[in-house]
Amino acid sequence: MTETVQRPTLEAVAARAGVSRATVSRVVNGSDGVREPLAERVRQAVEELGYVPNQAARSLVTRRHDAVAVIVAEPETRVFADPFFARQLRGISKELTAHDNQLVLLLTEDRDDHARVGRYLAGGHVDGALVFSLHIDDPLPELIQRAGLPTVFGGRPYFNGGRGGVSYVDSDNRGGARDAVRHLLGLGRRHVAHITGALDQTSAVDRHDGYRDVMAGADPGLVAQGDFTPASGERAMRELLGRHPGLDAVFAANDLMAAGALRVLREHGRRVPDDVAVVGFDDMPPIAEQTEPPLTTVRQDIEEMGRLMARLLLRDLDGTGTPEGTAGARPAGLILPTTLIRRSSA
Amino acid sequence: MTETVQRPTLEAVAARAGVSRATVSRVVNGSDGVREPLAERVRQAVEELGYVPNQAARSLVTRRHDAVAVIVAEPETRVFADPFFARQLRGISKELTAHDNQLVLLLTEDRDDHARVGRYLAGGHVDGALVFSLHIDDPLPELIQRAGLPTVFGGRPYFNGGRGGVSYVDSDNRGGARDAVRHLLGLGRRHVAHITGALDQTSAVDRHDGYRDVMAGADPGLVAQGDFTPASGERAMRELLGRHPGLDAVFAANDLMAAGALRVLREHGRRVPDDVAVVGFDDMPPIAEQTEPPLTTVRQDIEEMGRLMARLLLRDLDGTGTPEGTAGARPAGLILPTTLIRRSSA
DNA sequence: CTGAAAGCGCTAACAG
DNA sequence: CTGTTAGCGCTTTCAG
Repeated sequence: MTETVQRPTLEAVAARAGVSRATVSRVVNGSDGVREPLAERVRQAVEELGYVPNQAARSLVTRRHDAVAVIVAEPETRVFADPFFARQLRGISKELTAHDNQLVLLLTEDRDDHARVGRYLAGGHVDGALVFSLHIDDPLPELIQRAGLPTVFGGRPYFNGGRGGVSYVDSDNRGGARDAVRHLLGLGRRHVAHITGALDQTSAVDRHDGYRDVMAGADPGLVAQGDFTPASGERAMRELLGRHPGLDAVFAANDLMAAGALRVLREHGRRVPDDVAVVGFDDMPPIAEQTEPPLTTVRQDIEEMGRLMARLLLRDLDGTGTPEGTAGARPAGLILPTTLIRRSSA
Repeated sequence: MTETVQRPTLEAVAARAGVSRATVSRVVNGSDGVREPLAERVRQAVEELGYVPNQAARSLVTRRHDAVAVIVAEPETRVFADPFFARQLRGISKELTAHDNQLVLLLTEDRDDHARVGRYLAGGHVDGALVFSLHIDDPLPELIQRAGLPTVFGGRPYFNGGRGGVSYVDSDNRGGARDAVRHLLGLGRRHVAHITGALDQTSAVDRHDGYRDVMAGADPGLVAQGDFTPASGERAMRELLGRHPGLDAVFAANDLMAAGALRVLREHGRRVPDDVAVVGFDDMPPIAEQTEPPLTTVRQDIEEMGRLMARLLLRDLDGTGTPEGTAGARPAGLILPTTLIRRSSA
């Protein structure tokens, strides 16, 4: 039987350097107050022994974990059909590792998982949580908030959490939608329709609001409801064409639906952008560039969003332990700008 | 200043239940050997106090973490352009949480990150690692393997790790490719071309090999090199058309490239599938169904792949601590079957 | 500025 | 079957 490799402990390093454990600890943790001759000797011993601190032991006393949970609720929808998730995660990961924090990923499937997540969060394994609250009726966000762990949401959550509100980072969905519609108007289009996303997500609601900001007073029949899937985009487009054969522009709440709309438009012999101009939202890499014609769309910097979420949380954690639940003192929502990307569809 | 909520300890539960800490520990950990009257009293105390064990303290003594690292090397390529990553992660997550293990995600960007990952792994924060080794020259896999942590790879790694080889899970890339080409042949096509993926990834190599298995002796000019991106698919298709104007079928190593090929074919006035039949690989959700015409492709069960990776690793970990490095005694590679999905392009 | 000592909360022998 | 007793490896007062 192979002898398990015994990892060196603080004790071992101390012995080798001829100092006490306390001194080694100080050097390892960068707390000043160890004079140069000694410090160097310790560093050498650490090097020679290949010493790596035992996190468990450290956490036990510091009550810090240098780890944050990333919780993604995914009722089988979008999340896994598109590459957003990965982008966001990358942004988060970069920021976290830059600050020596670990990323613990919690994916929730159904309601049963909520209990598990709640327990995990309450279990004090992580210092904070980053949460993607996708649906309006999702009980998870509130549940987490109540767990008393510093939390930052991705996307504006539906509830605002009382005192001071919750921290979140979101794209400027409303502003982006306004830009899209104005662009269409600027092209001289008069009958601009809108295909909404799933209205139980704030992103869809906000994009719809943006459309209405610009199209105040327009025929409500110019709006058809979708749910962010390509199929719903096709369905909505047919509906719209039925009600308003004369429409000359469509703003879809995401690229997937815009792609569906494009197909239906072609099917009905409408030329894009000549007869009908189309604008999407997201600038989803493999989609927007590959449609026929390539899609004009509203881009959001999804990776930056992740990065900011992490930064916000880390700042919260740094604050010498803001007594849990007092997070509201800080500016709560961070809204990232969007950019209109012009391709050929509008 | 809000008093930090003091989480109850084993001690507290013991006191409340009027038993010793050891007894509580036994009940909490499900080790039998506590008679019913007592056990129930303990459970109640746990409930009343809302006791949750402190993982750090537990790990300190058990040397177990019930956590595994998932390491994804992504030199800015595919990984984040497609939804695979998320799928795989979901499979892993499901299996892991079913066994009460946490998922620590490590994303590596460049070589600098390797050191960090190495340190983390050596730091003994996790019990094992799941690694996606994407590129042939990636030093990471070997580095990890040497860290002596039980490891399972996603996708056949390029090196085989010596004694007994490494554990990995992969799709039957070669078999899937053979099926694709045979399908084309079965359609009566005679001049079947192939667009390869990035040949520094084993998946691309294996698909290419599968093509050659069936097309042994075919004109090498029927093969054009791509790199899994849509642009490379277009380029390769042009090349192919230039060299072999008479080709009547194309097997592309992934759907993204197939989509690119489709566009070039249309541009050149070739009808699909009438003039040229096209088959892709992956069955990437938003792509394969949305192309014009919808793509016939080889599907791999990516989520299952993730699940199996986790299962394999967990089995390794359960083995009452297989002395690190002895993992080779087990069957090393697990190959998942693929399915040909027929749509309209072939 | 450095060392000694006291735990952090839990599990795992070992007794009883 | 249950309780007692040692630590796991580290940080952190508190003395010196």
